[in-house]
Amino acid sequence: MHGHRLEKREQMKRQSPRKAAVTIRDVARESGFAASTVSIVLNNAPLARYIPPATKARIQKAAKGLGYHPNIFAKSLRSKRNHTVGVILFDITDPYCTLILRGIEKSLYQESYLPILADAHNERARFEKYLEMMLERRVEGLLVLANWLYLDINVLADLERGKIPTAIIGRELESNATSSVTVDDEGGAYAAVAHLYSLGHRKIAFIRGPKALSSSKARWKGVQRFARDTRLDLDPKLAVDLPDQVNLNAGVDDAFRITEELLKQKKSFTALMAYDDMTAFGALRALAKAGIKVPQECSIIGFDDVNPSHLFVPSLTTVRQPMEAMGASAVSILIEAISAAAENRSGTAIHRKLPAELVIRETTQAVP
Amino acid sequence: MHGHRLEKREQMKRQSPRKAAVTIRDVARESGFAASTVSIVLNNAPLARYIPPATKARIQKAAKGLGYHPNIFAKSLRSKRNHTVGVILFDITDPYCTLILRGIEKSLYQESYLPILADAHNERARFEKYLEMMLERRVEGLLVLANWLYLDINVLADLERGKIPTAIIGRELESNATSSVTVDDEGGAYAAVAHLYSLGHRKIAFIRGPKALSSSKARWKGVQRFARDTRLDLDPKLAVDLPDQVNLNAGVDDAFRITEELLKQKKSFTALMAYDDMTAFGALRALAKAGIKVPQECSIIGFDDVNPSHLFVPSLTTVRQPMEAMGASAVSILIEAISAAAENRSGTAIHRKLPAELVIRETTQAVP
DNA sequence: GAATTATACCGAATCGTTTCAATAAAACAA
DNA sequence: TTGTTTTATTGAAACGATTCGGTATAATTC
Repeated sequence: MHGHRLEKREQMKRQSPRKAAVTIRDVARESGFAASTVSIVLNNAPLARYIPPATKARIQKAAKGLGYHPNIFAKSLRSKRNHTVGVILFDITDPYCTLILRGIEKSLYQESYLPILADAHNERARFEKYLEMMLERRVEGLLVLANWLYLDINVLADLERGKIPTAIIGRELESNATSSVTVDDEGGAYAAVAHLYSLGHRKIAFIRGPKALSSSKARWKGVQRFARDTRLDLDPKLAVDLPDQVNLNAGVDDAFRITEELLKQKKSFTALMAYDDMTAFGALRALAKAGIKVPQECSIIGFDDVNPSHLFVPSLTTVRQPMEAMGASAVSILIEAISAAAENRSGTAIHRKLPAELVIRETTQAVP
Repeated sequence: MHGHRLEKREQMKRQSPRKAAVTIRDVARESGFAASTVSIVLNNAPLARYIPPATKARIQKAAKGLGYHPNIFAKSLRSKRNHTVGVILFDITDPYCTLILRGIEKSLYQESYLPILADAHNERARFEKYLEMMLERRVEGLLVLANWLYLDINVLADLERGKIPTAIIGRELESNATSSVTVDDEGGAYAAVAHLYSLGHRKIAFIRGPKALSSSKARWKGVQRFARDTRLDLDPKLAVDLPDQVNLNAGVDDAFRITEELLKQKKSFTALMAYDDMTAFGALRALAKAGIKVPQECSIIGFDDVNPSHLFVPSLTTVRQPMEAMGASAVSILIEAISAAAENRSGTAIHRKLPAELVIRETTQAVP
């Protein structure tokens, strides 16, 4: 007779003959209890403490038997929660993002959250559209990976408009209202020059990052601080800025060009400190083309320790950003903010600055 | 007086003083029409053809004025659609994934779909958990990026259990029921050896992929076919397999070790064809350590053209997989399958095999 | 001028949950 | 015994949209 009833039902909703999803009421009928009871048991709600084990068991068996999966839309509609966070990044092609993403994913997984991914392609319009989409989907929180972010102050405004828990990775916003996780750029750069200095290098060339990037300033500040501390002479002719631009690979090409010019002007240097690993790759290529041996004739140090850096021959000495940890840290901040918001406590913004770590590999060597 | 009413309302729902989301009923009240009318207008439903422009305008103005965003949960609850697809990959750390992800994202964006990202870390349990989570969220479709996928036949079963539109990238399932997008591994490998051959190389070493990977077989088949076609002699002593393993970077290390052994056994070769770019990187390092100049003394060719390959010095000659195109292709298949499912047509599985492209760079050179 | 049709809008039901107030029986206290 | 508390379960009201069947006008046709 079961088959019979099913048939009838099938007939009634002729318009959609797809497998009719099993609802909580099906479980209720099957187990002989009311839908509300089923809900209470299955969610282990407070009221469940009054429900005797026997009942619980029967309901659970029925649910499993029917292959019941609660409809998440209905669930979210009531509870206003969906265990989803939005992750907006600015260029997934950037290897820097990858490891952070890994860190984010790992932590999110532990909390049973799932990320919705959006790649802004470094375009303001795309960012806004995605932000809009995320808000419409009512993600519970937002993670923004803003390393190569040229779009400036207004993005901030956009972000805060949402009034949704948010953490930014790789940059600190001017208004401190939004939590952030950054790396200690200044300290990292300080350690990098210090390393070169300790190897005997005194004539050091610098390829600084684009002016528009806050990390450029911070890293240069680290260099200057070291110079002051040790009376190292910084030759302004040997310090060049990468142009502001949006394309990642263009950065490598720019570094290549800049290094060639640096070589051409006959200002000699025994070491080169690049803004980041990508920049270092470009420089490496220029030096190779000029027939200058790394590290024998010129040392090179990068920043970030992106994935390919250790693969290079010679492998790149660099300053590592703890990217997985940064991702994890951002998630922990976000989850905390989310539960604060859920309980109507208003958590204050948190700003974490993680230490960078010098990774000595093959591209740096003592000056002969 | 507006402020007054707001105040009162705020008071009533004291329990949640957060910004009360504006609902369709608010728009209805504000515009003076019924909620149903508002819905019809805002969605431009069929019935909207009877609604005079003046009314439409008033409703739209009210909606905009209040900053109305439809609640997506309520919407999905009725329509059973949520414009979300799940993307499961097996190691986001793999640069191979990155570009495919970019391709996926681009296409999805155009269709106003958003991806939920899951990284299985090459673990079966994680994959299953994520699959479960995706199904519970009722994603409309599933994209599986299965390049480095060791988990075999059973995953297939899992996937088909879901009865949800699915496309697999990077591997074809034995049962043809699930759509797939792959690259022409055999043709690519053929082109790669052909390139080496045309440069005069006759003693070629091969580092083949792990036996468990289907692409390993296909690529080797391409090599064999070329060998038959041209009577090139393949020395079995010069063909080694990478061990089956799960860790990506371990692959590089294995390649390094294997290359060293290859060199040690004094079987001379003038070119080396690596299973993929990562393998080539490992080999490159081994050759450098042995003091063998690339490409002057030994040519190297990889496969994939992952992101760092063109950055290397010397830059890597390789066979490019059209990764963005593969992502895009998978999305188009998936979207089609989704709308087929929505209209209850049963689309058949599609299998696309995209051509690989030889990219000649600096690591290959004519034999002296 | 009556009958028909097109136009403009609305009320109520529905999607599948959760939650809260209500109830009834059982256990306990006086 | 009566009254109170605890235990066990439920019906109904949300949550915020969509949609279908209706109704009330206005315009058209005969």
